[in-house]
Amino acid sequence: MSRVEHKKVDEHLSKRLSTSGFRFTPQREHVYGVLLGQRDHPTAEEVFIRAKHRMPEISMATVYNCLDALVRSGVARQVTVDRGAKRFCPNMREHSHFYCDTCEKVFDIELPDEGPPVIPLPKGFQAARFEIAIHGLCPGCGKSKK
Amino acid sequence: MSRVEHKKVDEHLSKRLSTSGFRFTPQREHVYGVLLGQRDHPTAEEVFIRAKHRMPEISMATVYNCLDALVRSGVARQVTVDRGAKRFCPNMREHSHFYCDTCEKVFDIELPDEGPPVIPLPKGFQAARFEIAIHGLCPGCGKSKK
DNA sequence: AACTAACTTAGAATTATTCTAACTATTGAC
DNA sequence: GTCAATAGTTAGAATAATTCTAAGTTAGTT
Repeated sequence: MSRVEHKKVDEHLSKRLSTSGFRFTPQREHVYGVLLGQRDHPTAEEVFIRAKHRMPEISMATVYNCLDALVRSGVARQVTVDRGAKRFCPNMREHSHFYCDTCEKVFDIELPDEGPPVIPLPKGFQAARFEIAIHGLCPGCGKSKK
Repeated sequence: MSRVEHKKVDEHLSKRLSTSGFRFTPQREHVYGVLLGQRDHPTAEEVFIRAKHRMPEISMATVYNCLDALVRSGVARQVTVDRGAKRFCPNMREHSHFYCDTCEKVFDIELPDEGPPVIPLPKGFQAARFEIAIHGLCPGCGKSKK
């Protein structure tokens, strides 16, 4: 990331944090940088390990705190896989997730242009957000299983 | 449930278990009965508490074992909510789940007749199953918040 | 009947996450 | 600018959910 891009990201993050009542701190900046740096849906622990490289004194509790602040500020989302720890993802565009049942990797799947499919809800229900999870075989694992 | 219905359910369960390589045991029968008896998406612990009423010696490990066997045999499914324990559901028809962000209850939402919406996958991905989660306010909580 | 594998049990262990208490940094009132 | 109030960070303890372990039980097989 260039210096200019970096500054832009920081400004965006700072604005999002403060409008949700959070402060912009070096730890939050760094944790967000970790998410942006490798978009492979890391767990909190993986984020912790990566964050330690450039910030060795950071604690697990802070990583959880930062991830929570990022999610609540709307710059990251949390994706829950059937089994195991929650994973984090800085892609805020509407998208769904593909979980490979073999290698357990998570992939972003962009939704078609017409947006998310509409599911009719019974009277009285008010939907705020959707999550679509698709399970199956990813290209790599599908090939080797042929 | 009448005696005849009960027998039918047992036969169905027994067949499903054995085709997946599991035995039909009193504990599994009972845990399945608990799921059918109150379709409110209980957690493993809630199932444990309910199961104890008629089978006080059953252990938590057995409840987990039974739920796992039921899920693997295709007579129940596991639904994962953002936070907290997994929940179990004996409704095997294609349906999605609505999570109320306020009262945290889970509701089954039937899919439209045309089936689940189609999401185009990039080349190489093979989908096995979908899960659609909808978050928002349920009728009860939506009313009180007006 | 004897053997094997699956099942159940209690309790220990593990994993993921949250809480606690002490300390530090930032913000706003004066 | 100083000071109190609040938010954030830290290490480590605590909790919650789940899985594992070892020993005993049961069911199906030879």
